[in-house]
Amino acid sequence: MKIGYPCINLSLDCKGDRTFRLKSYSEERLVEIVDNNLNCLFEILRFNVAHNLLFFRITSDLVPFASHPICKFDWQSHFHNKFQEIGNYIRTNDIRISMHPDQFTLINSPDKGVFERSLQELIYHAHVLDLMELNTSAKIQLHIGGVYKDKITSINIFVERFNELPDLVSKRLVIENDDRSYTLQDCLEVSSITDIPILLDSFHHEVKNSGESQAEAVSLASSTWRQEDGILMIDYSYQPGDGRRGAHSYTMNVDHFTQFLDITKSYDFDIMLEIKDKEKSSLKAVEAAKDDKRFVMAI
DNA sequence: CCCTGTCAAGTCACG
DNA sequence: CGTGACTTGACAGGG
Repeated sequence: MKIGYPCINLSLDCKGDRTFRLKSYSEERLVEIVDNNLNCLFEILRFNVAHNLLFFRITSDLVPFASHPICKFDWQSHFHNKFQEIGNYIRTNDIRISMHPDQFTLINSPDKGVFERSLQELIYHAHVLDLMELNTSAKIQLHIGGVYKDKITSINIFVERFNELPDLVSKRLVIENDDRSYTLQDCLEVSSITDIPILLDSFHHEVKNSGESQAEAVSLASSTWRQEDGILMIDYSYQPGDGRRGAHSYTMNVDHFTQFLDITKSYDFDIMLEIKDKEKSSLKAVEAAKDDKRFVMAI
């Protein structure tokens, strides 16, 4: 079990998700920003290793406009050495990596144009992980997508489109249950046809489920991960009673987290804290988990 | 320098 | 049919 947080670190004076406006696009600008973002990513990873945080989600903003037609620049070659250096560090320290394309990435849209743009976006994500020479335990997590008024058809389209994906994408893709449309059961149905592993979002599962307990959900999702996929990934967050539905909590409820670890103690997984204060809560989680026999410390 | 409207992309709920 | 939420900050242009 490794513990982590997504995309940004609030303690460091360094932002790895800087971007700029499409209107001000230029190659010089792109190079400047990507250079900054890669340096900062490396700095965050070093911070994480120093704090026993060995699970991290790399921001989709690492290379702004990478999948946009405006981008003709060969950033893969230009930053090859830097990606190698970071990849080396990740492999040496055995850091688990995920990426999560944003809500515009939908492979089951009836609109072929939406699918085509999403495909380009997924290829960009796969290139980032490939450039770092990470194995297929580094994952790209995606929701099944829209319902478009007909869930069965939409699931079928997802499966068809998945089967069309190039290998560099499909070998890394995992699906995640969401809190409005596609539950764990829906994901299991898709997984049974496609063998896609299921990333469990424990909070979404709490909001929308088919009666499975958290422990049962962990067990079901866990069984969809093959040897080459690594162990189950979990996105964890906790909603205090008064917050708006679906909103992530601001800070860690250590009791709730400890309880979650306890009820899932017969399963191993890597767990990402989707909590607004990011690494601060992750450090509390590490503190709470350090005596757990599943917990993996930095070398 | 400071203020603030706006930002690549999609879907869905709501009025 | 149009707008805001999702997530949120910060870019960038105007004063």
